[in-house]
Amino acid sequence: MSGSLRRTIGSRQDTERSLAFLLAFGAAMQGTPKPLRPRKSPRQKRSSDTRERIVQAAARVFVEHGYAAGTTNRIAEEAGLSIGSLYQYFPNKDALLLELTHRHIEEGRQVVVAALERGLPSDCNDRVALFVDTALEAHRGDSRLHQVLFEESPRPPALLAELHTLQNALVDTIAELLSAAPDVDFSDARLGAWFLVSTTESLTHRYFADRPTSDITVFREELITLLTAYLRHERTNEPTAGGS
Amino acid sequence: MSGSLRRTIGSRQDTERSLAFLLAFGAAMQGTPKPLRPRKSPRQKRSSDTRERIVQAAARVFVEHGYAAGTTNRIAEEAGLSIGSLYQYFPNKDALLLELTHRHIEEGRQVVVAALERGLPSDCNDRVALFVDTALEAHRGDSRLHQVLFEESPRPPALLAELHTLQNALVDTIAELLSAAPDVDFSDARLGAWFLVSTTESLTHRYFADRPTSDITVFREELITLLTAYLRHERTNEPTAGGS
Amino acid sequence: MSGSLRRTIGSRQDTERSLAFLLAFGAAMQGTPKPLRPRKSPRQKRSSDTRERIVQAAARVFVEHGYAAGTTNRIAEEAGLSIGSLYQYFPNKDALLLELTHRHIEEGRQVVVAALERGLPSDCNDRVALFVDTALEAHRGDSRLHQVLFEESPRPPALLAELHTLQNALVDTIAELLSAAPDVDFSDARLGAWFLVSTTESLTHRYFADRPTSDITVFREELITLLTAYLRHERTNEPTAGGS
Amino acid sequence: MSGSLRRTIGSRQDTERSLAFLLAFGAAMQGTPKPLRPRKSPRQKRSSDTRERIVQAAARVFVEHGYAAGTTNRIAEEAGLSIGSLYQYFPNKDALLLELTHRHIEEGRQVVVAALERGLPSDCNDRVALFVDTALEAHRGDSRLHQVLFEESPRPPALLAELHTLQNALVDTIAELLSAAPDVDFSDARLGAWFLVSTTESLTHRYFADRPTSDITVFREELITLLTAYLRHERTNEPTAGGS
DNA sequence: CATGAATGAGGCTTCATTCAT
DNA sequence: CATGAATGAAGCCTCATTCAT
Repeated sequence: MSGSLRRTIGSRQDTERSLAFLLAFGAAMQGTPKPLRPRKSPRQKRSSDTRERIVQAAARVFVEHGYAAGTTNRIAEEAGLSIGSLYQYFPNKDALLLELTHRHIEEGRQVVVAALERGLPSDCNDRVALFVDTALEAHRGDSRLHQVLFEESPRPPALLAELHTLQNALVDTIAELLSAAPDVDFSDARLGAWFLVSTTESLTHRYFADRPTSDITVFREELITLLTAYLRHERTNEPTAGGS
Repeated sequence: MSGSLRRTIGSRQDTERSLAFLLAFGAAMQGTPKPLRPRKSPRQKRSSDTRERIVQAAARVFVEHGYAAGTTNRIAEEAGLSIGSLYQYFPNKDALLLELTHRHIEEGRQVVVAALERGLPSDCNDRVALFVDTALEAHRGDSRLHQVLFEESPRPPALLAELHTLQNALVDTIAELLSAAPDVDFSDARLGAWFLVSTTESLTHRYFADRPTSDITVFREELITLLTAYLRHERTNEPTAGGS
Repeated sequence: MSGSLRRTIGSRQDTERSLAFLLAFGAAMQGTPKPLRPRKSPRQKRSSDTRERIVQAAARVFVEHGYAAGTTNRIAEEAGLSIGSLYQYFPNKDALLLELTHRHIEEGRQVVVAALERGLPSDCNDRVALFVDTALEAHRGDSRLHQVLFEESPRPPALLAELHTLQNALVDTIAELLSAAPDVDFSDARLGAWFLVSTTESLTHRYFADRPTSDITVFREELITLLTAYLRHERTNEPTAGGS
Repeated sequence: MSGSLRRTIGSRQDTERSLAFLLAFGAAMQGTPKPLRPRKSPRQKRSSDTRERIVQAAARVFVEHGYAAGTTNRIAEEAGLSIGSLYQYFPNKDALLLELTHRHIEEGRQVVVAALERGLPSDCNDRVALFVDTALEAHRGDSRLHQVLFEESPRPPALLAELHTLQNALVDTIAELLSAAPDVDFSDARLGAWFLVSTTESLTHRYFADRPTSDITVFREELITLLTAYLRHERTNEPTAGGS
C-alpha cells in the first residue's frame, strides 16, 4: 500500500467534518483482511451491558435534543441509571461523544467490509455504484446523529487528529485506485480522489437533510451519474477564462 | 417563473444548512433589489460604529471559539465594551447570530450582483465558471464563520423559514436556466439544479476547510470540470445495477 | 348551595390580595377534606427535609428582605445550601413563592378545621368570635410574610385563579349563613359577607402590623364588637345625604 | 390640640401601608388653617415644567408596569426626555417614589381641605359620611398607584418614619373627636379611632380592587352603616367567651 | 459498583446610575 | 442643562461533575 497518510490537509480544524461515515471505507479497504475486531459476536464482550445502554441512550438523546441540550443527566435518565453510574463508565461528556463517533465510523466500516466480502467489482461504474451505495447505507442509520457528532458538537483535538488520519487514508486509497485505473486520466489523482469522496459524502449527507426527491433510487442514480461523468470526462489542460 | 418542481423539498430541518452564501445568487438573479434587511439604518450620530465593533467582535469570537463557547461576555470584551453596552445594541445572543447571518447572505448577494452587472454570460461553460467564482468569492471571507452560523448554531424558526425561501429561489432559478438550455437534457431539472447548487456549495466550503490543494485555481478548474461534465453527460434511463 | 350573589365580584386583579388566611375558612366550612396540594409527597428517603429547609429559609429571607431583595442566592445561603441544590428542589423563584402561599393557606385551613371539629356554635356572637379567633390564629404566624406573599410579590395567573375560587367559596359560605340567620337582615347577603370577611381580614392583618394595643384580647373584643354591631344593626333603606 | 403623635405604633415596619390617603385627613384636620401651600395656583411654581413631566410619567409608568418593571429608562422615555436629564431632577429612583408618595398624600389633603371649607358637620352621621366620602374621593384617583406606592415598593426608612407620624396624627385627631362626642362611649378612644380609620381605609381600598358591587353608592351606604353601627353600639365590658 | 444529593463556576440578561460631549 | 452611550454589579438559572452513603 503506497502513499497513505500524507498530511496534505490544511490547518483548518474542521476538514473532516462530515466524512466520518466514509472514513470507514478507507479504513476497510486498506485493511480488509485486518478487521479491527474479529467481527463475530454482534455484541462485543469488551463492554458491559451497562456501558452499552449508556451509549445507546446518549445516541438517542443527542438525536432528539442536540448536543447542547443533551445533558448528561438526561442521558443517564434515558439509560435508566443514575448520573453517578454514568460517570463510572465515562469520565466526561466528551468521552461519550468520542465513543459515539468511533462507533459511527466502525458501523460504516462494517458496511464496507460486508460489501467487500462480496468482492470489489472490476468495472468502474460498478465500483462507483458500490461507493455510493455504501455512503447511502452508512448515512441511512442516523443522519441527525451524524450532524450532531460532526457539525454541532465541539470536538476535542484528539478526535480531530484521528479523523484527519482516517480521512487521509481514505483519500489516498481512492487515489491509488484511480491511478491504477486504465480508463481515467487524472493529472492529480489525489485531488480527484478528494473530489470523489467529498462529493459523495456531502451530497449523501445533504440528501437525507433536504430530501430533494422522495425517491432515494432517483437520487442514487443521479449521484452515480455525476460521479461517473466526472471520472469519464476527457481532460484538457486549458484553464477556463476568468477565475478568482 | 416556469416549470420546476418547486417545493418538492421535504420538511427536514436542515436543508439550508450550508447553502447560505449561494442563496444570494438566487435572490440576485431573480432581480431582487430589495435588500433582506433595512440596510442597517444609519442610526444616530456615528456612535453606531460601536454596533459595528460588536458585530466584528462577535464574528471573531464565534470563529475562534464556536457558538457555545462564544459567550456574550467574551464578545463584549473582544469589542472593548462592557457587557451592558453590548446589550444596548443587541437584545440577546441570537440577535447577534441573526445579524451575522444576514450580513453573510447580503455579502454573498453583493458578490453576485457585482458579477451580474457585468452581464450573464451566454456560454454554458462561462456560466458555470461564473457560478463557481461567485461561490469561491463568497466563501473566501470566512468559512469557519459560515460553519458556526449554518451548522453549529441553533437557528430560530424565523431564520429557518427565510433561508428556505432563499434556497428555493436559488434552486428554482437554476432549474429554469437548465430547462431553457438547449444543450443539456434533464429529466428532472429541479433535481439537477439541486445537485449543481449542493455540489458547488459543499465543495467550495470544504475546499477552504481542507485545502486539498494549495492552488485555488487548480481547485476552481477541477470543480468547473466536475460541474461541466455533469451538465454535458449524455443521459440514459437505464438504472444502474445494485442499489440500496 | 343556596342564594347569594355569587360571582358578583369584578374582574379586578387584586381581589384576593389579603384574604389568604381566611380563604381556608371557606374551604374548610364547605367540608373540603381535599387538600390544596398533594400533601407534600413523602419523596424519597428523608433527604426531603432539605426541601423543608429551603422553604423555611425562603420564608425567613422574604420576611426580612421582601420579595425583590429576597434573592435565590440569599435563600440558598440561608438554607446552608448551594444555589444548585436549591434549584434541584424548586424550578424557579416563583415556585418557592407558590409553595409558601399554599402552605400559608393550608395552615389557615388547618386552624379552621381544628376549630370546626369542636362544632360550629349556634349563637351568632359565638360564631363571630370563632371567626375572629380563627383569623387571629391564622395571622399570628407571620403577618410580614403574608404581606410579601399577597401584596408585594407578583402572583402568577394560576395562583390568582386559585385564590379567586377560594375567596368566592368563603364569601358564599358566609353569605349563606347570613341568609339563614333569623336575627340579621341583609338586603344583599353577599355584600354583607364581603364586608365581614374583608373587615376581619384587614383589621387582623393590620393589628399585627400596627399593634394599636399591646393586649391582643382587647383588640379581639373590639373587633367582635365591630362585627356584631354591624350584624345587629337595624337597617333602613334611606340613603345618607351627600355621597360621591 | 391635645395628645398627638404618640408613638403607640409597634415596631412592625409596614403599619402605614395603605393609610396614605387618609393620612391627609389627619394632616388637614389638624392644620386646617395651615395649609402646606397657599393652595392657589394649580401648578406650583416650585417645580419646573420638566420636573412635573417626570413625576407624571413616573406615575403612569408605575401604574402600568408596577414598581419592579417601572424602570427609570421607561420613565424618562414616557416623560419624553433622556435618562440623563431625569437624573438631573431626581437623584435616584427612590426620590421619585418619595415625591409620588408625598403628592399622593397632598392630593388627599386637598380633598379634605376642600371638604372642610364647607364646614365640619355637627351631626355624627354626617361626619362619618364625610369621612367615607373623603376616603372614596381620595382613592378614586388611582387605586393602582396607591398599591404600587404602599404595597409593592420598598419604602426607605425616612418615608416610613414620615408616614408613621402622619398616621398617628390622624388617629389622634379622630380620637379627640370621639372623646368630645357626647353620643359615643369608648373606653379607649384611640383604639376606637384606629378601628374607624383602619376599617375605612382598608375597605375603601379593597372596594376598588374587588368591586364587590358595581354600584359605588351601595358600597358607600354599607360602609357608613358599618361605621355608624360601630360608633352607636352600646358597650358592655363583659369579655366574649373563648379568645385566643 | 450504584445512587442521587450537592456543588459552584459560569452563562445570559437587566437596570440603576455615571459621564463625556 | 440635555443627551444617551457606557458601565458593571447583581440576579436568575443550568449543567458537568463530585462525593458521601
